[in-house]
Amino acid sequence: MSKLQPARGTRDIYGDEARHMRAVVDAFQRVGLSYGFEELATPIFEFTEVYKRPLGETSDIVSKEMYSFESSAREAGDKEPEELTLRPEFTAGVCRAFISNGMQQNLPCRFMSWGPAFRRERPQKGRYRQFHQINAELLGQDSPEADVDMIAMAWRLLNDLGLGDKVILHLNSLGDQDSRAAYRADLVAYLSNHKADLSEDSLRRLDSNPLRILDSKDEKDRTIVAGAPAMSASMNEASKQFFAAVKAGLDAIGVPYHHDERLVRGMDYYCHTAFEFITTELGAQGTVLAGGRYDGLIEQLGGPPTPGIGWAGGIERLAMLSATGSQPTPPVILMPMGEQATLKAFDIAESLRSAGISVVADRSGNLKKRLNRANKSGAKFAVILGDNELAAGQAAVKNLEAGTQNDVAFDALVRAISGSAGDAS
RNA sequence: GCGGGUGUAGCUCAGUUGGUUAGAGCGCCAGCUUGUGGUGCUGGAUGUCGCCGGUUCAAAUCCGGUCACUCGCCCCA
Repeated sequence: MSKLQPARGTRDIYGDEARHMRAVVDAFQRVGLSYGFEELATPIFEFTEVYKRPLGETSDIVSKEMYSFESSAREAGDKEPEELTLRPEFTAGVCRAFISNGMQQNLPCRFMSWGPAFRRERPQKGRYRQFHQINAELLGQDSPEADVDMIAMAWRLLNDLGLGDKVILHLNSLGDQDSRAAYRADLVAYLSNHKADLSEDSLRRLDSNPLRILDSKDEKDRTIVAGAPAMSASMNEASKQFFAAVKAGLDAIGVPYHHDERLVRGMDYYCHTAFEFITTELGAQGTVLAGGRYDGLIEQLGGPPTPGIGWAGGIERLAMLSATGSQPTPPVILMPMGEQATLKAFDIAESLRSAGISVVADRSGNLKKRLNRANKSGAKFAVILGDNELAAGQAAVKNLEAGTQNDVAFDALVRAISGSAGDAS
């Protein structure tokens, strides 16, 4: 590493990318509020156990992708070192917070969170080792209508971001715990008869995560999978009704979806609704927002049995797709010439800021240089303050777009600038 | 973790079968214009050719390794 560069899979976020990502988070907060969600900011690292238990030792995330470390107890003044992990996802931390704070007293809970998450994967476009997610969880409602609410919220967000026609909702139901277990058994039985033809990856998943084989991209696997028993076939009546209610709700609000029988979730605590909003515009990283129901998770973490459903969206991916984000109005440039003017400029700048106008002072170089810089910055106004102006109690307000310039009394500056700034952008 | 592609100035990229001092456009700086920007003209500076090693009289160019990005697998958001 001879050049100073960020660690693999991390990067500096600024400029357009920062604005686009900000726009995603802003939209998320706005939509979240309109669905009654409250902010829950959990720690960025947790005891390793919080992630290990729900995700399972054998999952890819736990077995090779987590950034785990042991705190050095002595230096920190702790009695014993702690096993800690940078969060690889949000749901586990939110559920832990729910349990830690006794929130079952106040159901249902609607939480929205956002921020960085960490996974040690091989980087790719739209896949980073430090990436950012928006996350929504609804705890304490086991009705299919809750699932509809969550998907509706996601759909509204995607539309607010202008992605309604770039994204397709893939929807499936895993059924309740019984249905799911029954199907898993059926599937394993079927696949075991085709072991010889399964890909290496799928062979490995036959024990750990057989449902995943359903969406294998290997050609031979796909042929085998095509003949596999259908998930819906082993679903009991209650599960079928649940799924029908979800679909009815989506129809009622006009959310288009594609029933994708091969859409699955690996972990056992997932049940019923699973969904992913997928785009074809980002290559292999096409999943832009995904979620599902996890009625068994909180209990598994040691909390009171509590149903839950949630989703997470990749901020980078959403930002890449939508690429929106308002350019901030460039600040007014204040150009004091000389000592007295520099002092007066502080005063003027503060009064402009009090009126909600962004101001930056450029105090270096000759006027030509400063105007040149101001022009490049995209500023609409330059306020020139030299000895002449100072003596007259005025400043020269130059409109950089129109090329006009007027002397304006100090106490009229706010009006002169904000009056015509509104029609600037 | 596996396989393919790429890496030359701040940015986008040329660079011949290995051959002198590595180029263009944009951007940047200066002057034309001493308190007035944009357009124009003139001039200027760009750089560890990703990094380390090897082959050779000679390497941006060939070879090996390595780092980073990128595409697919895997995994997922």
